[in-house]
Amino acid sequence: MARTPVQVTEAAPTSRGGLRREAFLKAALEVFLEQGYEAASMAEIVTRAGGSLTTLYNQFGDKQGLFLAVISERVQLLTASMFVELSAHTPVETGLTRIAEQSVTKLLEPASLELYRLILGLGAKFPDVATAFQKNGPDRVSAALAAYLADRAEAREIEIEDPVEAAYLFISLARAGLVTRALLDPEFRPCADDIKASVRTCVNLFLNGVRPRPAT
Amino acid sequence: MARTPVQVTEAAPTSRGGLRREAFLKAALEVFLEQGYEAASMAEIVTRAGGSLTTLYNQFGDKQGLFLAVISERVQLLTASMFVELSAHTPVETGLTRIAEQSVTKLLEPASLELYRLILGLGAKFPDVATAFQKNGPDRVSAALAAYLADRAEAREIEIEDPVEAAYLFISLARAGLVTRALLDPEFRPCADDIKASVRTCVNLFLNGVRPRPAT
DNA sequence: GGACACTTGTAATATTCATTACACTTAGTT
DNA sequence: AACTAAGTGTAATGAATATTACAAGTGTCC
Repeated sequence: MARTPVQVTEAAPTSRGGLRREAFLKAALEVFLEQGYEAASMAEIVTRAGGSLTTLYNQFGDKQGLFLAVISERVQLLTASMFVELSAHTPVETGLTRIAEQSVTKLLEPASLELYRLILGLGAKFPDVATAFQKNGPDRVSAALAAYLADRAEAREIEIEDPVEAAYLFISLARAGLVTRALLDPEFRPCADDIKASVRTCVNLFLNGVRPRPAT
Repeated sequence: MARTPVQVTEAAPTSRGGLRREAFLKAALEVFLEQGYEAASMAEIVTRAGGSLTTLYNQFGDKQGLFLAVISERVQLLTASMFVELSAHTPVETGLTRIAEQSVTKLLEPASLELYRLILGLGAKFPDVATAFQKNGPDRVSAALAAYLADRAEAREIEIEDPVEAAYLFISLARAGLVTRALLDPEFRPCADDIKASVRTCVNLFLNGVRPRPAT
């Protein structure tokens, strides 16, 4: 009956069921990311995880249940890791750079990127997964950045009308370049320095624009 | 033997085979967009298109052949429609607004958006499709914009170091906000005015940044 | 009008896969 | 040690589905 013990802190499980469950989730993630939802086979997952098909069904109900369990767990981890705390007094270049590097770096890790691809591709079939990602990831990062930008505007470091909109734009700008390209071009694997360079350009553009300004 | 007559201009075909082929492509597009590649069924496509399974196989070989035929045709159309010619003397606000509105509007049409979703989702399985999209769509738009920006820089309307990078950033910025949100949130269907507003914000940000500037 | 190529409808074929049944073994608890 | 709940391995079951075969129809061109 898939008795999932309520376990608030997802510590390393050591019970038999817990171990099995972990192995299943790990193998399922692999297979779903490699082959996509439809093409993934339950038998293949069991082959990689060890254990038996029966147990797999007992623990997760059916294929969709397994998929949702795997994906929501990973979305949780990914969105949490994209987040970064910004203390209000951090200078604006530093804050923007930090938040952009963190979120872009995480999203570009191969496992994250393929997860993101899966979420995007199945947005029509599993809208809840897509929405959960949006709410817990991008939206939370955006909200934190908005608060920070509002503070920086108070300090006269920047001039913006709508901090929420500005935050969303900056995040989009930072993410769009590398991540979109990586999704479309399998050869494109930016390294840490590429990310730093891209973020620097974005921060600079966001702050200064391209219009000539008189020397200060 | 799938005798595809070489027909440079894809005018309305009137031959028997041509008509059948058109109906197949139309139905296949529908089904692939609705259900995805794996879940789409050849039988369902024939049911919608009329005609017979045998003819479908004669014309396209197999499922993958049909898929590639449909998708590359639509990618062609979509990427062509995203493009916009910019004459060099157009003022920079106008040029940026025009190119962004065109490409974002096209990409947000439901059929285009689902096509884009399909391309992204299958990027790992059909990398050539993804690459073709990138090369014929975003890259070409980017290149045209880069040339235009270089010209505007000559005219001292803007100051940029690398027109290609600047163009890519602007396009990413313009596209990312609405398109990414639309991919993740099925409820989110921006109207023409939303697009105009978003583009205006992007153009403004791209040109001016958020840093305070002394009154001119 | 007749030949020929293409098309049609239907029914195999053969494979894959989710899901379940069953008989048996094992781990953890008292 | 015995009991119980869960796990294992294997093999049904049943449904989809891609793909092919075949017999007969139909439009087109001479």
